[in-house]
Amino acid sequence: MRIGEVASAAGVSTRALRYYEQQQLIASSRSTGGQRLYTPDTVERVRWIQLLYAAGLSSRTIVEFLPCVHTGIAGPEMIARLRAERDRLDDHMRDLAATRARLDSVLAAAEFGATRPAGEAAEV
Amino acid sequence: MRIGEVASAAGVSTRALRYYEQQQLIASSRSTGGQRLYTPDTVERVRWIQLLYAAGLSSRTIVEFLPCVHTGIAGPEMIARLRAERDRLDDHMRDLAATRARLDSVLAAAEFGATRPAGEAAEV
DNA sequence: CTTGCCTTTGACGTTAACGTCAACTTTTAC
DNA sequence: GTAAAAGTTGACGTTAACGTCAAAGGCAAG
Repeated sequence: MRIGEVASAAGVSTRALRYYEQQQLIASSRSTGGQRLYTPDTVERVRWIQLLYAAGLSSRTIVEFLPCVHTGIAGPEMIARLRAERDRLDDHMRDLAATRARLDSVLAAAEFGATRPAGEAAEV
Repeated sequence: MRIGEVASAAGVSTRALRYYEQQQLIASSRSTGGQRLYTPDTVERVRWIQLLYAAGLSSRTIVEFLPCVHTGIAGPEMIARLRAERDRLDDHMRDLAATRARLDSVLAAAEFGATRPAGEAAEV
């Protein structure tokens, strides 16, 4: 596959793919003319990359994780890193849930205020 | 309160507080000598700011939300914005949960491999 | 062969939320 | 009254993940 195909299949820009290659996140062979050629599974790989980015991992961390993500093989040290990131994710999700709850209560108050005809029972 | 007190109370740097003021997120009066003076509720406000930042909101958005967060008053348009952000948060949390699950299954596979004494039942 | 689209490398631009001096002035503590 | 600690403005630095030209070469179709 050429770069444009992979890009549209994975939903990213060609610029992003070149950037990923530079960060060692993906690899490519070259055509005789020098154009990048990818194997089809690159698309899946790129999707993983997007997921991990969205989860707040840096490209440096993703580079560490990707091999083990595909092979399912990891040394004890890598397992610890994986656990750490998973736990960080858990913490983050808890924080988000709390924030969401507070935002929701603000919303409830605002909606309640909005249902009052502007000044009903507003003062004593 | 002076800037240092607020900073340590809220767990941010003084630089951050000056930045927030520049972004209109917080306000301050000045001492005769020109030093910033804050009311105690600024601490709470800064905590809110941190929460919303962590939730992925930009300072521009936070500036819109903060008044209504404190007063509980919002026009219909603001209520729509609040709902939109809450929903975005929900979506994001779902994505994170999915990613966490996939990461966890990778971990499970890796841990399983690690419990095998290196080559037991690995090949047929 | 040539038109038109795709790709390549190189390099500068962008954005957000601060970090980090530097050179001073204010406050505080003794 | 005098250090030391804390604060002030101004301005440049940082980082990540790309965006956006620019100039030039590759590639399938007719």
